[in-house]
Order: sequence, then C-alpha cells, then structure tokens
Amino acid sequence: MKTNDSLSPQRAGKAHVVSGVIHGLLQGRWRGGERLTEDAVAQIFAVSRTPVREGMLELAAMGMVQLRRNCGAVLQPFGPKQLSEIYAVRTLLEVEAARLAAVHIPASLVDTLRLDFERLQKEKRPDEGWKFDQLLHTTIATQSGNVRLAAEINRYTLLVQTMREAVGEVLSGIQSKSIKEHIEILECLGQRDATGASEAMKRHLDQAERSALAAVYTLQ
Amino acid sequence: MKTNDSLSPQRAGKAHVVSGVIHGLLQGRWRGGERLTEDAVAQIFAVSRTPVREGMLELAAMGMVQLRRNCGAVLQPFGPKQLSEIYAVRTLLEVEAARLAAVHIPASLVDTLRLDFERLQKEKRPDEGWKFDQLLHTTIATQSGNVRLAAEINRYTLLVQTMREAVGEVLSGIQSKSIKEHIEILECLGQRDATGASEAMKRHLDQAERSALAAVYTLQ
DNA sequence: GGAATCAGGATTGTATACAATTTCAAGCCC
DNA sequence: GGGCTTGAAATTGTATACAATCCTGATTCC
Repeated sequence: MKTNDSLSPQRAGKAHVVSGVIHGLLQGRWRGGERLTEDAVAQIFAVSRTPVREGMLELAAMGMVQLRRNCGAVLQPFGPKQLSEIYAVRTLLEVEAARLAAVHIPASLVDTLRLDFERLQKEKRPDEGWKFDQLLHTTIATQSGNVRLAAEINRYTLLVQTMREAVGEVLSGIQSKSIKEHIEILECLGQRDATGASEAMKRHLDQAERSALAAVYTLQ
Repeated sequence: MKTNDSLSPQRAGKAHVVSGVIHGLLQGRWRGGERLTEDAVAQIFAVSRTPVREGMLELAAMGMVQLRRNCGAVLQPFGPKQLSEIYAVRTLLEVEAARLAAVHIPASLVDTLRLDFERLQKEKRPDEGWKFDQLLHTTIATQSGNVRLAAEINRYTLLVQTMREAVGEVLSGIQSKSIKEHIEILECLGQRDATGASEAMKRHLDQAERSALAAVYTLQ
C-alpha cells in the first residue's frame, strides 16, 4: 500500500496526518460519522501509530473528530452548517480583538501596515495579498493585548487555512473586495474607533464566510 | 522516587499529568518561564514519556505550556492577569451562547432546570449546587445550537474546573450570591429575553472571576 | 583574542511491543 | 424465544528502544 495521492504525503509526521485527514474529510474521501481506527490511518499515511495518535488529538481539539476512550475516533460531519459554526466562533473572537486592538495598537504600527498594504495594492501580487490578510489578522489578535484571545484566534486562522488548502480555494478573485475591507479596518484602527473597527472586521469575516461557503459548495 | 504528594497521583495516565502540572503551576511548585523536559515530568509522575507527551499537547492547547520542536516545553506564567484573560474569553463565548440559547431553548427545559434548582435551594447541599452550576452552563452552551461554540465553552469549563481543584477553591460561600444570578439567567431564558440573558450571564461570570481571583490571591 | 566549526550530550520525534479495556457476537440459562 | 453471561477479537493506552534534531561548549583557525 504505497499510494501517492493527496492523502499520502511523501514525508511522515503528525502534521501530515492532520492535514491529510482534513483534506480527506472535505474532499469526500470519508463521510461524517465514519469510524477511523488508528491502525487504518497509520497504514494510509505509512507512519506508525504514535504520530497518528497525536494527530488525532489535534484533530479532536479542532473539532474534526470525536475521541472516545478505547472506542476509536468518529469523524464529525463537515458541510455548510459546520463551516458556518466555525465562522460564527471565529467572528466572535476576532470582532472582540478588533475592538480591543483599536484602543491598544500603536499609531506607528497602523502606519506601517498601511504602507505595506498600499505598496502591495500597486504591485498586485495575489499570493502576497494572502500573506497580508494573515498578517493583519495576526497583528490585530496580538494587539488586542489578550494573549489567550490571540492564541484562540490563531487556532482558528490555522484551521481555516488548512481548510482552504484542502478545497484549493482560489483567493485571487476575492482580493478586490477584500482590499476594500482591509482598508476600512485599518482606517478605524488609525482613528482609535473601536466600534467601527469591530463592525468593519465583522463585515470582512462575513464576506470571507460567503467565499469559503462557495468554495465548499463547488467542491461537491 | 515514589512520592505521594498532590503531584503524584496513585494511578498513571495522561489526565493525571495534565491536572498535576496545572496543580504544580498554580501551587507555586514551578514558575512561569521554567522549562520542563518530558523525562523530568515522566519521572515525577512515574509514567513513561508517551502519556507525558500527550498530556503536554493538551496543556499546550490549554495555553499552560508552550511547545517548541525539539526544544522542550516552557511553562507559561500564571497569575491574576492570566486568570483575567481566561475569563475574558470565557465570558465572550458564554454571553453569546446565552443570547443564542434564549431564542432556541425549549420552555420545558427551562422549567425542568428551574424545578431542579428550587429543589436544590431548599436542600442546601453545597456540593450538589456546584453540579447545578455546571449543568446550567452546559445546557446553555448546548442550547445555543452551535455545536462548535458549545465545545469551546466546555473546554473552558474544564479548564476552570481543573484550576478550582488545584487551588482548592471553596465554593460553599459563593452559593448565596450565585443562586440569585442563576435565577436571573433562568428568568430571562424563560421569557426568551436574549439581551437580558446575556447580561445576566455576564454579571454571573464577572462575579465568578472575582471569586476565582480571590482564591488565587489567598493562595500566594 | 575573537569568531566560526564541529563534536558530544541532551532532548524530542518515531517505531514497535506489550498491557488494559472495550466491543460484539455466540452460547447458555431461564 | 429473550435476556444475561462470557470469551475472544479488536482497539486503544502505555512502555521501551531507536532515530533525528537541536543545544552547548571546547577547539581551532584567522
């Protein structure tokens, strides 16, 4: 059993198990409710059970599988409803972070981000734009001043990113709308407008949810 | 090395490593910034490295330690600031859950909870009261209708519960205030008053934070 | 004398073997 | 015939051994 599809990365490791299972779940390789034994996963990814176990724990923390002692892991269903729930929590966390960051963030940092962003806008490089989106979200999370809140946000950022990889979501088309939303957020942060920043962040994430939803739908 | 203090539970296992490290951190056995090797933890709890590794992953997910590849785990500092951050996120999640639950919760369930609660109030059994608190929070989380939100809330409930164990927080004294807050929440839920329920929940959690803060302070 | 290099030790990452627990179905008792 | 018991298979939980990686300190070259 030495297949070479997207489910079997060449190099072993816990991270590949995690992303591989998510890919498989989103791409319809497995269905929600199915039970996965550690041995089965280990054989699929050609690794031992040790990294599989650790990967499953991570997947359980992500809410992708449910672990029961000595009973195996059951894959949780994934569809529009689940995606919506993910974005509901993510929005809750990031809107609060934007509100807090508007108070704490140094003006110099806002200016730096704005310059980076304007330079990017002229160059029009899609892949770089994706990095900026991540930078903005990470910065706001950090500047909220709440380390734990930032950590939770990063967890969701990572989850969404892994999902994007799995469905091969094309991001270049989103850029035009996304750019405007980013500018709005930055403007509010610069003016220390907490309410405005949180509202702008909410609009941005609602848009991102719609985009992700479309990507998942076209998948099936 | 077969000590029998609170850091060395009789029975081995991942769960004991997790609670044991948290106990040690909150009780001043270790300080924030200290580095823990897997071998050291394994010896302290008299288990092999396998459950230690899994426990450390869980602790990292809780934000109690920071893991770096091949570098060991550094304990995160824990004090009033960290406690406040935990409650900030917990409040964010549970207030939203209360808002949502007020819309979705069946009237029959509210009545059942109310009856349970009134019966409990007459019997005045402190340990049972603690269970009801947990039941109320869990029910509201579930009735939010967002499975993922409920899962995140349960993570924090578990974290707070473990911390309470670690500091030996006495809960009997809180009951008198807590009872009133519980009633308020139930009233609002029964009337489908989303705003009221969320505000009542916020007041309840703010009170719980103050109580937890006092417990941590008296500890040191 | 200072900085880059390289070897040794320390520590995590993975593989495998074994123990403990659970599940599930066949068999037995009522 | 239905429900309980029981035992074997399956599966997870733990222990140990080994491989890979990283940190540290002494050594050497400039």
